[in-house]
Amino acid sequence: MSRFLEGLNDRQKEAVRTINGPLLVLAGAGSGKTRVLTHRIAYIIENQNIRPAEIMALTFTNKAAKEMKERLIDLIDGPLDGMWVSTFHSICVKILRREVEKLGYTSSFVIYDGQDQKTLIKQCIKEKNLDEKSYEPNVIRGFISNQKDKLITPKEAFDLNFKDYRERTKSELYMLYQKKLKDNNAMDFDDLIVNTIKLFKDYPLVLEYYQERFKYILVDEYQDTNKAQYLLVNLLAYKHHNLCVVGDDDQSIYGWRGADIRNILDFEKDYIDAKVVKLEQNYRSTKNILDAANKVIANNTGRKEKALWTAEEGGELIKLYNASNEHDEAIFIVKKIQDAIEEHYKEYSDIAILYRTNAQSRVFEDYLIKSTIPYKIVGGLKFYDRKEVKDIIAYMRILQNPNDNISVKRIINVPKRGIGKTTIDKLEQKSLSEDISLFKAAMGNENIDSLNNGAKKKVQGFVEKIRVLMSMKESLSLSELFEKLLESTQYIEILKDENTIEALSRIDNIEEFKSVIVEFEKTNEDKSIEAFLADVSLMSDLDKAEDVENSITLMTLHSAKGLEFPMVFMVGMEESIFPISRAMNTYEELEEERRLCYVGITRAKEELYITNAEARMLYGRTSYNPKSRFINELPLNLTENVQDRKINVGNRPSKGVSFNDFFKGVNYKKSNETIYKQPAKVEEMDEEIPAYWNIGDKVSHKLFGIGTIVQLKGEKEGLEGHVAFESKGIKKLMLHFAPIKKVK
DNA sequence: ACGGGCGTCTTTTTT
DNA sequence: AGACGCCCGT
Repeated sequence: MSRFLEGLNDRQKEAVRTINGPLLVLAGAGSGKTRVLTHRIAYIIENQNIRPAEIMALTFTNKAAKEMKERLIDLIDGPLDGMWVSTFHSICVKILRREVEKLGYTSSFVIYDGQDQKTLIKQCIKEKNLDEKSYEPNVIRGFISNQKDKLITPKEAFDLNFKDYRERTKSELYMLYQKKLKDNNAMDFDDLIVNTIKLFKDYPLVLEYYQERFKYILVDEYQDTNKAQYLLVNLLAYKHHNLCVVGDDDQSIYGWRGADIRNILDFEKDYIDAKVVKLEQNYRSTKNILDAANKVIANNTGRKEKALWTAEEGGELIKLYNASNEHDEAIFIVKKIQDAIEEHYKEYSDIAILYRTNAQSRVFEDYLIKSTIPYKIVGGLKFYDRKEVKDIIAYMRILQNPNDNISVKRIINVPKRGIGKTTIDKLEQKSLSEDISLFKAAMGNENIDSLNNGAKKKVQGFVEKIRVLMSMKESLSLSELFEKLLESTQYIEILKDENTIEALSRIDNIEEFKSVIVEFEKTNEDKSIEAFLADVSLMSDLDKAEDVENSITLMTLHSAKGLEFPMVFMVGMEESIFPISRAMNTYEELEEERRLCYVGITRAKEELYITNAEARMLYGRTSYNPKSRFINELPLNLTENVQDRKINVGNRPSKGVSFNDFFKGVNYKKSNETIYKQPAKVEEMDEEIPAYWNIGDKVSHKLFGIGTIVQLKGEKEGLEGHVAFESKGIKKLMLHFAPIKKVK
């Protein structure tokens, strides 16, 4: 027997051994899906005399790809030798980089993320003299993305919607948006897939090359494919028909992104000779947890028949906690985490808090910090979404692709160099009327009569800066170029002068970005700026979050798919939050919410807590929502209420107020409010040097003017003051370093 | 005419 | 937390 079949159950063996022809593996949660995929690949190489370079495995996240790669290297005990194991999007980028000239782009094209798309869409709306109120950019973006997911071109959309004025206008926006993308030599995420398909359709020889090369294709999370991805896979597999798709219809949670559950439900219709293998033994959760999950998902219709079972017995009951408000909820959970660590010998890394929306993480963060529980947050405000990081990336993009108007506009006055809105407007007009890029318009600023001399000079300065950097691009390494860029823009110096906590953390982030670059240079063959930018664009925080060891994890239910934790908290289980209000109207959407709930429950291996809050402050308003219907769908005999430690916090949740009272019985470190005697030496302050700082002191700041200290934290050099300035609002300052002096 | 500041809104989920 | 529109001071 092949060693790659060892330790597998019969169903798993069958899936691994079925090599030729189409195969659908219906893999329930925790049924060893990744194991089957990797063993199957190893088995193919061993038994079919197939080179690794003839195999392609597609995933949805970089994390999944990375994990698969690592396990494969372990398994076959050697390098992957040209095997393609990556996400749909990165595979498309790889193909497009080679062939994209055929489609009228250059290989230095950039990838626009959601924010960039929104900016571009706003430009389109403006240009067509439409109102952002009636054509909301987010809605338009959704519309365009939907069209692309369904492979509908702007022209087709226009013809299709010809009769309806509004829909037609949306299609016109789509058309203009697409033209602008091309002018900017840019693609959005959807374009990566759509254009690869277009390439294959228009250039059959290119398609044939890839069809011939990849004799075996595997797709993970097949239930999440949309029409475009479905077609891409089918084009690639058309010649050899050795297509193996793995998925679970019960875990399809990306319908809003165009994922079509029918792709998995209809696989047997698409491939009449398809073999179907069901993996139904769960190796992850206790019986109680699994039974509860099965019970909840049974409320959905139109599922593939499936009965997940486990050899495990019993386990702990699912614990329900009904909190007064979101603070009570967070405090309860902090307490439970501390208990688990102290009594049950659980590690922090065994624990996850899962919520429906990113906005819910805030409260937990506050209490986790106060309790000194180490945590990491996946998603939310992503590292790559930070303003300073985006600014630097924008600079790099311009050096690679000066046609990228979105990036030029972003940083033409960052850091501030006196190029204001009016000047930018004039440059934009010029670029529009002459059909040239914004940067080109800036280069020709001399010819714009309406610009005054001062403005011209400033624009000239900006252009020169970029040109000098561009000229260095070829001779410098990525990290050297990065240094030059910071030096030339003085980005860090300007932040340093601010001397606020925010500014310091921005500098930290830029340093962190530097290490991303260095790491990239270390691990990648292709060290070009193109390769780096593509990498960064396709990277999500989920992929980066790994390295923080021994901390609990906070993330959305969506991000949690594919992961498992011994102890899971599902929080905010209230109607309107989960299921989310916008999904409560249609049957389909509600079922998707239920699948999301199923995903959440099945993340738990041993212990599962489910909490809801009677009152919750959200978007500035307190709302009182009943318990989520999903709680009521849990079988009573598998749950228990744990109200024992309930702390009454009243119904006016407000952060920080009588915090200590709420926290009785909870083990947390008091925040340090000691007043610190400041060392005598303070540079550039020849006047009165204060011996210490107190709350209520008035200070004068070089940039921000007069302010009052309202809060103090930390000590010694780290003494941090929150200072309310008359016109600038509250700033966090490092009192030891900030350019301030005490006033009376 | 120009630039800067303040108040408002965002957001459900992600490559 | 950030982006943007509107308003005000120079």
